[in-house]
Amino acid sequence: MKILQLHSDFIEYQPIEREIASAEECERKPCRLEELVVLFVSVEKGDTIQTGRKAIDDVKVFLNRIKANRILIYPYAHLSGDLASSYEALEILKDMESYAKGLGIETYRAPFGWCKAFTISVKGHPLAEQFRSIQLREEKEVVSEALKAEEKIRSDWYIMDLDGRLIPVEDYDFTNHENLRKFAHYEISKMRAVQQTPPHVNLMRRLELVDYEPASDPGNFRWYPKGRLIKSLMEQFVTEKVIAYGGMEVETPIMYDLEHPALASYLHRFPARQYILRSDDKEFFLRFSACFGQFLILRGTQISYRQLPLRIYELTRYSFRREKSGELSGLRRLRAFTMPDVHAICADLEQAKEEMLRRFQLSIETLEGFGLNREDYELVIRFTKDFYEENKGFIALLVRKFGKPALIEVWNKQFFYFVLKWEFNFIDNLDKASALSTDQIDTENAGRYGICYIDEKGERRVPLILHCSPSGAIERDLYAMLEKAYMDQKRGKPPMLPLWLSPTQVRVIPVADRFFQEAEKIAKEISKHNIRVDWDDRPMTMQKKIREAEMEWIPYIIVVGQRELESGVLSVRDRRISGAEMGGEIRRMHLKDLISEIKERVRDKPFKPLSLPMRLSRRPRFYG
RNA sequence: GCCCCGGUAGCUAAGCCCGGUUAUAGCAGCGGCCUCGUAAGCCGCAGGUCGCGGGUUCAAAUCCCGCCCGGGGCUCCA
Repeated sequence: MKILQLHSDFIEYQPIEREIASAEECERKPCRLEELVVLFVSVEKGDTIQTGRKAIDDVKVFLNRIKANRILIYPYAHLSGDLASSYEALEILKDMESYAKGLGIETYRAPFGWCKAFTISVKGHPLAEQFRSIQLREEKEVVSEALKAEEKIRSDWYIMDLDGRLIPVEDYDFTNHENLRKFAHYEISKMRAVQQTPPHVNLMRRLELVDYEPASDPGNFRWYPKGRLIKSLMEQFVTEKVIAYGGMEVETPIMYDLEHPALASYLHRFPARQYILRSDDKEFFLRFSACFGQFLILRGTQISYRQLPLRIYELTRYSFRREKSGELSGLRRLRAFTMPDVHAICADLEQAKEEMLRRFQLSIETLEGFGLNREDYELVIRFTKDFYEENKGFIALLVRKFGKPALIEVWNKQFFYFVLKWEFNFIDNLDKASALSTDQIDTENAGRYGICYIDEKGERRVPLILHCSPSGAIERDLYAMLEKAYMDQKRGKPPMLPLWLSPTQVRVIPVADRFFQEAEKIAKEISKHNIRVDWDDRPMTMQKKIREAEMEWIPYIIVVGQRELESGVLSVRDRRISGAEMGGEIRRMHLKDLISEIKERVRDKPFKPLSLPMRLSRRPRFYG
């Protein structure tokens, strides 16, 4: 409980309007009191009736000292950022009032839950103004070591340009680097207030990709067939990229014994809260990354220096983080998410740096596969001061490879288990930044988990571990893709997904019923070439079918009628050139050319067949 | 977790402030007509625990309290 205590000549206040629904009843008349002590009170979380009484006891002592006996208890929320619920606060304030009266103090109380105007005249003596913080006893809050460490951390912020110069953020000229400016602002200071549903949330539902699942815990989503197809292709793509880079794919449990000695200390390095699961009389936590499973494998693995760097990989479905409910936001921040996690065991710092460069490239290429290019995200590199002093060239090299100036955070000392970390951050339509790809140099966990390798001399050595997620959470990548599509739309470009991820790549639309057979024939021919094609056999006008296909962001739409039948040449709406509104040009092309064009565009990308019936009339509507 | 905003048909919303017949639209669905040339054809039918629970009232979608879900802000973000 916080109390601002003012010995006053008078106070005059008037309730203006209700601030909360549960505001007390009262008359909206001015009220004036003279020769009194005004108590501006913030009731805080954890406060009880006893807290309030202790406060009044203290006040009583003070009143005796200044020879006064009149008080006004004035509810005032602005003294604390950790307020009790309005219900509790009112209970406590009421009790304070009656308790004070019981002590023989002449007590008044201003109404609770109102926006009030007031005028006050405070006396000039030394004891007139006092601030009190009342607590019954030390609260035993469970704060992890990492959270505590974070409170003490001190960061300095810079921009590093392509020549490796460090420029303090406040001195940097952000001209032509609008996103970097937004990102720096987002990281360093508070955000502006926007009251808006993020655009991707509407899109993910309207396109029937993903949706909330009210029957689950918040932040755990349901995936409809189209969304599942996209996600599955993305998962497959990342996995193939990581395996090509040299990752050995494994699979590990999603839950771990809370009491296991190897895990307890690591848990303490993470501020996040876990899902806890009880089984018999044991408690388990759900993993928040693949680290545990992989480290536990590696600690029993015999590793020679010849095998380094050793790369181990898992795509977690899911990782769980019980983010605070107010932090959840669509696909941007969830409580259950899918994340590729590849660790590299490195002999020493030189090898780690070299390996990190390789993974940096891997991450860029992975995001590129999702249609996210370097203009779509910003680089931040965070490291300790000591690390920087000895590795200036390396950091400059990362920035040069990235090709754009980067945000730099320098810590005065090591608080986390890593000495360096970089991230690619996407800036969305509401100017919020979210990390996608990331990599870290971990100096602690090999020792903590007992992971070691044998060097040339036959001696045990503790390696460094790199932690990389080349794409970040898959859900978050989709969020970025949808937000980007929305940005395109705002700029008058047709919003779309990459061709290889489009749930339908080609739609065939007959102009009338009598061309159904022809439409189906064309669709079947195309599908033989591993292209996701469907055809619209619903009893609707062609115009409406085209409109719906465009609203589904289908990359190629073929309209089939008499002309196509006679000429053998297809009429193709190519989303890239036909424009979102009002059809642009129609491409005339032969079937085999269309097929080879598509095959060329999706070369090197995984393929999965349609996740829904080929005939639209057979599809249910999952949303809307 | 706290503060603010929202929750009415499958979806999107009006009605709520100021309580009063049978809760209103559009889209989607179903039935019928239309057989159509590049972004919404016409007519009809059906569809509702007004988020959930409690309270006030002769009477509650509407007022009050609690809870759930979503969004935004604070905070946080391995």
